[in-house]
Amino acid sequence: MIAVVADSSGGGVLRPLDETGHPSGPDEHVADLAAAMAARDATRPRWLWAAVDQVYPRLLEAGVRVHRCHDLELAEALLLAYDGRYGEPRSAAAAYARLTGTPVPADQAARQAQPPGDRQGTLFGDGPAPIVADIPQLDLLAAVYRDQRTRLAAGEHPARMRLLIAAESASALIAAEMGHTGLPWDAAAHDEILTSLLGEPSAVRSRTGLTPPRRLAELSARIAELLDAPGLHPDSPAEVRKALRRAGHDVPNTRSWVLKQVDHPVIPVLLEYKELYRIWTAHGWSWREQWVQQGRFRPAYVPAGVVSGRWATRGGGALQIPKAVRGAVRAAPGWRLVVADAGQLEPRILAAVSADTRLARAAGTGDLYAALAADSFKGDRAAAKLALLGAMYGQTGGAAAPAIAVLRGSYPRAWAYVEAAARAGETGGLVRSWLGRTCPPSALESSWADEGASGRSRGRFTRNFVIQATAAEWAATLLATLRTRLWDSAAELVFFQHDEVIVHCPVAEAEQVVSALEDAATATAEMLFGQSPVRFPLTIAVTTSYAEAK
DNA sequence: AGTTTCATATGG
DNA sequence: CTCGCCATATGAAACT
Repeated sequence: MIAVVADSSGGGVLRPLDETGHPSGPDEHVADLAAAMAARDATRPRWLWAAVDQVYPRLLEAGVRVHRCHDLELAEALLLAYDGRYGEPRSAAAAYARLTGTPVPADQAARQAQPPGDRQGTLFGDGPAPIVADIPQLDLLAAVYRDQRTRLAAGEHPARMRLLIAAESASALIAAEMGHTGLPWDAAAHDEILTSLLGEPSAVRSRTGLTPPRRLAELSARIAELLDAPGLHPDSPAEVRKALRRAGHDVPNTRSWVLKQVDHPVIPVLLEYKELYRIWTAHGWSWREQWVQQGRFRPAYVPAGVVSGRWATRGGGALQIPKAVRGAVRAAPGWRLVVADAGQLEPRILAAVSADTRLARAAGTGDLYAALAADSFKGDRAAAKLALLGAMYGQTGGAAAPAIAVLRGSYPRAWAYVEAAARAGETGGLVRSWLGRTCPPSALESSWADEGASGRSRGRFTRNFVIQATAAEWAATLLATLRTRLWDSAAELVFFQHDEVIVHCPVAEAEQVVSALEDAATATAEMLFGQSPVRFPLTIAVTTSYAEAK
């Protein structure tokens, strides 16, 4: 392990540490930190630093990648949460301050307040010093690391927490790399899609912005005509609702599924308008102008940005790319997109963590829902799926209720697992994922009057947390494993969305990438769950366009 | 005029 | 009495 701090002129100091966090050699001052790190990374040390998002983007710009790291800040967040101290400052400096009983420096409190992903550049180059100024920075990093090591060992499953921290740190490297690399985005293909859906873009700029393309304008006029409401704005729910009421249809809101139940000639037109309007505003020409440069879409990924440990993104709506525009994601000439999707991930996770023998047997097949249906639902696959989703989300009523009752009777251990998580939440307790991510405590803001309702809502949250958070760490481990296996190839990880990953690679490497994915999935299941009968099959497509996957 | 909330869409 | 999880992003509407 090598602890690293940078100075403001591109150099820095390296300090070799043994695995316990004590110096194993002299400090080394280097003038070109990126080059020095690149050279030393050949032996695959674990780099110890305050936070990936402070340091790594600058290294990537210098063309340097590293194999492994320990991100003190992400680890601190996990360890604090584990002790039920979710909201406390998690920077390395704050951790050091807690450790030594000194106050957290003001600039660190400020960093804490910044949204993640918006605070790079404080370790290299300008900006405030990232860590306490009056003690040598490497001492601080090492001290916090040693403390984290002790706290980690005190937990119930140290090996699992160690894996979680490693996977989380790797996720942070990957997120930075992915943001740097970008998702191949073909502007011409995007144009073709938009034009075929929306018609020619309007060249006219009104005071309020761009006027709608031809097809939207036509639909808008047609809607106004059918509702006998000249000048109506179809994107204003209030106006639409008023016009429908005049036409004899009183709807509570204008959501698609509500409108679908109304019998009026304007409805299909309105629904089409809503769909196209959405694409125009969220992923149309203006969006591309803002987010796509040199043929790549570069959103900012925020690993563990969601309480469950899923990634979030800041800007560009990267995790909500509509299916209709995915044809714009195209491989470079001579390259392919390898699109892999972990099907039925969450129910498989439930089978693995609960060790419900019967559910695990179903999860040992390629189609868990079908196996479940054959086993207990008289062949009704849809009912089996509803039952599992209902159980994982805490649904109690509705059409799924009978199916949930069947699940409860036939798969008692799986049922008990999510029920225990729900009870813990309802009674104010904390729950943990398989590897040890702990849910945040409840906000404690509810009044006595809605205590019951908020308790049940809290129960649904914790019930789902144990599954969703474990699924997220499965995916993070897969990603980290895959990255290692692809290290020496030209392949680039270009997209990740909860249970789906896209690799961009030369045609000649596609087969190797497919194998790497399959190996990584197998290894991941083994690392998390050991010898479990549960399988985690990937659906893998080698294509030139994201739209062709699925 | 700027900021916050609401309504509605997208994704898993 | 009600009752399905986690998100981001847009424009309209409401608010300061």
